Amino acid sequence: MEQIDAIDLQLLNILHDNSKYTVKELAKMVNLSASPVFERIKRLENTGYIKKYIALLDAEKLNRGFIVFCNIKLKQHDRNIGNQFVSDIMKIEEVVECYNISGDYDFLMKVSAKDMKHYQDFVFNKLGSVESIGSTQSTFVMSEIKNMYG
Amino acid sequence: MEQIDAIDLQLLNILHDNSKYTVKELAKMVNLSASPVFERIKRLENTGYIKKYIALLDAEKLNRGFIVFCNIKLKQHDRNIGNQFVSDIMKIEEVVECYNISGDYDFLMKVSAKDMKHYQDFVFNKLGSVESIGSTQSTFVMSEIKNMYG
DNA sequence: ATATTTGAAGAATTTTATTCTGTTTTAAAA
DNA sequence: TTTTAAAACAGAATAAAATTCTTCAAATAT
Repeated sequence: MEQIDAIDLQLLNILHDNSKYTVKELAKMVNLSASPVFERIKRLENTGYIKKYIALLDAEKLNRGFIVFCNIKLKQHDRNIGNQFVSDIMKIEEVVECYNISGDYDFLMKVSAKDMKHYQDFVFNKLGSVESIGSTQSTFVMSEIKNMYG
Repeated sequence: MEQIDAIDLQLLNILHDNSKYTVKELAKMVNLSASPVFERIKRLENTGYIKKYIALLDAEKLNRGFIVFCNIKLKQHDRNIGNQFVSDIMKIEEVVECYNISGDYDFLMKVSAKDMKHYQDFVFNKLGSVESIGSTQSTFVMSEIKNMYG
């Protein structure tokens, strides 16, 4: 198992918040020169600690600022129904995240829509045509308080 | 209002998934030369369509692979209690996301822990000392099905 | 105490980002 | 429809960054 030290952890925390620093800037932040910092980052990438680099977009500007957590109960609990549900959900662009969960419901989805009208359309037309779904329950986000990714 | 066109949208979608492409690579993907692509990206950054660039880390490797959605009811619903809750929650590192929501509960938090033991400790010791909390309900993630960010 | 490995620094090189110039396209005004 | 101005593009030139390489120092094992 590849071990990481305190400086690696520092680098991960910095890059998790902003991946656009130059290695020279990062080097100054962790009190090293550029080359070891470069090597450390490559190692963190190659060992999988860093999965990928992405751009975070403004959901509001892209007409996706209306967030809903949608709980799903399947009709039945066999593997076929489950696989069908997963396969269907993967294709729906409004579904931004989806988890298989414990409790009263089977899945929890984070849905990203333009507004209530769009969400309504999503529930009727998109979810409405997913056969495996038994019932749904929607929880609307009134405001985002904290997001370590956004 | 700044308008974006189909090519901008293409670039946003590409960068949302992988921000490490070179402008030359991006240029080839959208059938343009490097300079207009460079200018478009700068414009998307300056107008706020692109908020920031981050590295996505492997939660499992960092001992944060145990995900729980934790619903919170406040003791009372006045502004002071609410503000106190928000301020407390902001300091707790296990709380990765937090939303003010509609429905039976007031807040929905996404919590990231090492394992059940760590989560239990989080509930007792961290949430346990947040005075504003009335009650909680935990929903455990058994598996992640879809994540447009991860 | 000595050899070996690991990690770091700094210089050298390669690649990429960024700027600049001239041209084409687009859209607006005449 | 013609003219004009603005915006967008391509390609070259430049600046900055990433990446590699060599040498040295520190830590670890022999």
